[in-house]
Amino acid sequence: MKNYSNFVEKLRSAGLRPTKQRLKICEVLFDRKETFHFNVEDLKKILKKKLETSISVATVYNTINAFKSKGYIKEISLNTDKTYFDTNVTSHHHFYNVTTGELIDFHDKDVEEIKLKKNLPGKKIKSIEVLVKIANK
Amino acid sequence: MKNYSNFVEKLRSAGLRPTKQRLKICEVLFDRKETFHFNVEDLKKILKKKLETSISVATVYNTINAFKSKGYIKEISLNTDKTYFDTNVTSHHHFYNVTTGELIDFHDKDVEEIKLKKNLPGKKIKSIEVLVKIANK
DNA sequence: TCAATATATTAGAATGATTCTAAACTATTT
DNA sequence: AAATAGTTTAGAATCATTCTAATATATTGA
Repeated sequence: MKNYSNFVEKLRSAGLRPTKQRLKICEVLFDRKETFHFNVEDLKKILKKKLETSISVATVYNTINAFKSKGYIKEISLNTDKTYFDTNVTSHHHFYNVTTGELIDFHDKDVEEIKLKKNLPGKKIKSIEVLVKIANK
Repeated sequence: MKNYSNFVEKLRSAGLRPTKQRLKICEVLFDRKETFHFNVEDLKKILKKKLETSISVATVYNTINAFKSKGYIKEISLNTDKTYFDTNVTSHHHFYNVTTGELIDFHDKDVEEIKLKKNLPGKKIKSIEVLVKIANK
């Protein structure tokens, strides 16, 4: 039964009950070597292929939102019609290929440190993210 | 009649006919000292206040899209339900206050140059934008 | 200036992503 | 195993945005 027990553990530790649906979604999102970028439509398609029975739209959204608020995934700030998520929750940056819609991670180590010369009194910085838009030549 | 003639000029040079609606929207967007951040809902509200007759939703969207494709405004990459635009079309960055939803510009000169150590062969860089999420202390 | 043509505006319908609802179900606790 | 708390579901509702096709306005060129 795969590494379901890891996922059970993971869900429990975040106060989420390990249900069939959540475990299935965990498997799609986290049982991979590479970071996974997706939107809800992608995810629904993959789940449909993997499963006999399908998971309702509402559940997919509920689950994704739960995972997001527990910090298992994060939303990517991109201006597209659909919301994109990333299974890489560490502080990192993106290349967005405007020609193909492809999204590629890059990490703090791939950029020289970003030093702000402007600072805002009374505020605290939550995150600094760089979006590099690229196009095919 | 204000600086309508500037706007007429501006529209014409981009191949857009200077119509009543477009001029009115120009006035709201560009007749100001500071950069203006807005979404379509904001814009509709402002127009409603300023005008006797109101402009239809479709026209507001058409106009905004025309302005965007002519480079008069640009879309901001933020993950919110609505699409945000900025009258500052130069390359610049944003602070987004997650507590208040407020958006603040900052410029290239307010950050030390962003040097990418990773490069992608066969691609060209269209833009590099930094989004700094902040919160009230 | 006037008719012909090209482009814009409009109200309302259509679309599509996301959230809500309330009923049925499943997991946990006692 | 009964009671309670949390989940899932189908389908309805919502809300931003786009489409449609009819009407109106702007531009062109005789």
